[in-house]
Amino acid sequence: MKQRVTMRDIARKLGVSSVTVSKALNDKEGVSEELRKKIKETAREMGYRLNTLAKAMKEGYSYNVGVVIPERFIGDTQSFYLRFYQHIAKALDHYGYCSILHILTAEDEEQLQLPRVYNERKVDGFIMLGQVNKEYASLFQQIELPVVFLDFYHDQDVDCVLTDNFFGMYELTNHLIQCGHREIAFVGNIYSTSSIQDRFLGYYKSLLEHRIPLREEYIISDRDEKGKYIDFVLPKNMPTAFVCNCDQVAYHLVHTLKELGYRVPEDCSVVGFDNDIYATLAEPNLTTVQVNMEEMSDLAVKMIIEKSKDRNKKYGRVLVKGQIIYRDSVQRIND
Amino acid sequence: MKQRVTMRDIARKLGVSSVTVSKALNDKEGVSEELRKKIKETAREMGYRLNTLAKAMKEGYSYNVGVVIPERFIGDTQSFYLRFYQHIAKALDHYGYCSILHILTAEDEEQLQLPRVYNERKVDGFIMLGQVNKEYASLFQQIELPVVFLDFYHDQDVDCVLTDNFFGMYELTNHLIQCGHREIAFVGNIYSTSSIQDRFLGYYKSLLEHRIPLREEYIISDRDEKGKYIDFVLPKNMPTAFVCNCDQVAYHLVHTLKELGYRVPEDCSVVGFDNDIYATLAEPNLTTVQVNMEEMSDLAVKMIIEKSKDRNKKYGRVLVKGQIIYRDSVQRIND
DNA sequence: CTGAAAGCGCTTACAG
DNA sequence: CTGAAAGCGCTTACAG
Repeated sequence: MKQRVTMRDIARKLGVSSVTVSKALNDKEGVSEELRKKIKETAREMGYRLNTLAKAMKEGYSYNVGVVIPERFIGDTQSFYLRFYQHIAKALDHYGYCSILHILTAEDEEQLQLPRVYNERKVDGFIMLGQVNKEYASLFQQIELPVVFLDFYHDQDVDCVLTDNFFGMYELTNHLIQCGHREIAFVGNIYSTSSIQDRFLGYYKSLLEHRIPLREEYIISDRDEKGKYIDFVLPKNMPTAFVCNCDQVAYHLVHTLKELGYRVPEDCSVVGFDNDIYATLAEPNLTTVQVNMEEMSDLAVKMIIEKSKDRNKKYGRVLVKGQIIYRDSVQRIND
Repeated sequence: MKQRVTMRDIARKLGVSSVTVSKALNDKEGVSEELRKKIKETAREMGYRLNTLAKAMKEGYSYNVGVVIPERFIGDTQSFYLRFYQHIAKALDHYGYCSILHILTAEDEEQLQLPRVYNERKVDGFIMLGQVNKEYASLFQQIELPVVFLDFYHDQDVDCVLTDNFFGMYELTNHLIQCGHREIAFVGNIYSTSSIQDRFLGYYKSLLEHRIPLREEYIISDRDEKGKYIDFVLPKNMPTAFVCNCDQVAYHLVHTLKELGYRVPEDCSVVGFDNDIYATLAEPNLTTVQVNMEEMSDLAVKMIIEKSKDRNKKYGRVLVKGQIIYRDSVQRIND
């Protein structure tokens, strides 16, 4: 196999011009079917591979998309965003694009340092996965490359794809109420992230609709302002069900409850959110809400590709519904 | 900010040639310091970004490396290779390269389908992360792009970076023996993967050195030929310690032992390998061997970059030592 | 249906 | 120290 076969090599071998070869290989009109077939065959025989670089330079597109994930989301226990990335990579591949992952260090975020792929024009746009600070998010909106935020938004004018946290938690709480629960606590620091806030509001809406008062002692914090997990302070009057802002917290809560002598779900029901590894590590396995990563990834990819071709495309906030996964952590307590 | 600033734009503005701009920006000789400074300043002011595509086409390098991970290694519970990928991406970044992740589907592997980045010449070489079937591995060795296998090898002639499974398990078993254990079982299907095999042989070497006979009933399988986990068949004479081929299996073993009424580590010590999430999910937390991902990633990256510049570079099998992490799953039983 | 010309933005020789 | 010329491999627009 020769080192580098170019269109010109094929052209010379067949006694045609490289323009014709280009047309034939790209299925453009202006070549007879017979010649096209012969060219394609010869290309295969000679082991020809398109040089995307040359094509990209001519067209001004790299057919690469940068995916930025803040480093802190890729801890030892947090594979959530990496799994998300996997779906993004697949979706990009499906549209003929490649993904270039950029792991954003806390330092670069603080110093408003843009990824090298930006400075080197290696990508046509960015997907920002997960929450970054406001200044960094704003910086990305100012550059001349389009950006789509995935699983995070910070401002009205941003194009983003989000889990419908609000609606998911609303439906999950409805489910508990249908099972007879009326004393339902929410577990999560509602000042911490916007997704916890939205989930809390969905829980609250469900209470409102069912005329169940919101009780302050039923809002149980799980982490401090810096996101560090803290010990739960359980209410004096125990609820019959706990709605946790995520599976990891639900997992820890189940542990804590068991240590205090409560049985789950017989004494307390517990539900989570995300359907990550903690949902099935917990015993009993958790009823939870599964984020629809495939659909979210596919949407974000479609959006960024469209935006890279037409800078004026606007999408706004796009919400994708999750799905309740029913497992064994909820007890039916109505008669 | 103008859409696209080129070297020529800078040149025109300063009344010099684009060759001079290129030299100045690339810190090549042939420009006066004064002019170089002025050019760099103007470039910054005009918001110039290098078009890597053009540079790459000229030089014949893309400064991208493809990282291939078989899909089956990225399950819901297996974030190991994605964490590995993170380190690879960081190491590549450090050397001025970008990584393009390719998730290899079972189908593509079966049909010997090469990643699109290969056909599009988007990468200078590949890092293959994790085990693929022999045919696929051979295919990769035949293409004209270099490849480095990471955490897997299949043949003498391959350049690869491996955890020293053998030596790690040897040291870990030595540690158990130093703690007084002499009845030590190995848990893992020793016909399943080469890394389990090597770990087993390290365990065996430690037994040999200490004149402890290898007992057949102390080799406990954990999975069938297809890699599916099976129930453990525990020996009639219980050992005092179990050496598990990985943390996940150790985690399950601890569960099984507890259900049977054994206390860990009081009645049986258990050790794992990998130091993944299961090591700290297990109670007690597992003594295990930590794979040195940083060093392995850095080595693999250095190797693939060198190989992309010099096709004749050969490295062979490079082994990287792991490190024992001491936790609470081993009981000292000597007097 | 086919191809000569020009250009994408850069770099590498080479000449002044 | 500075720059005109050529070329990397492709595609687009135009002419025949």
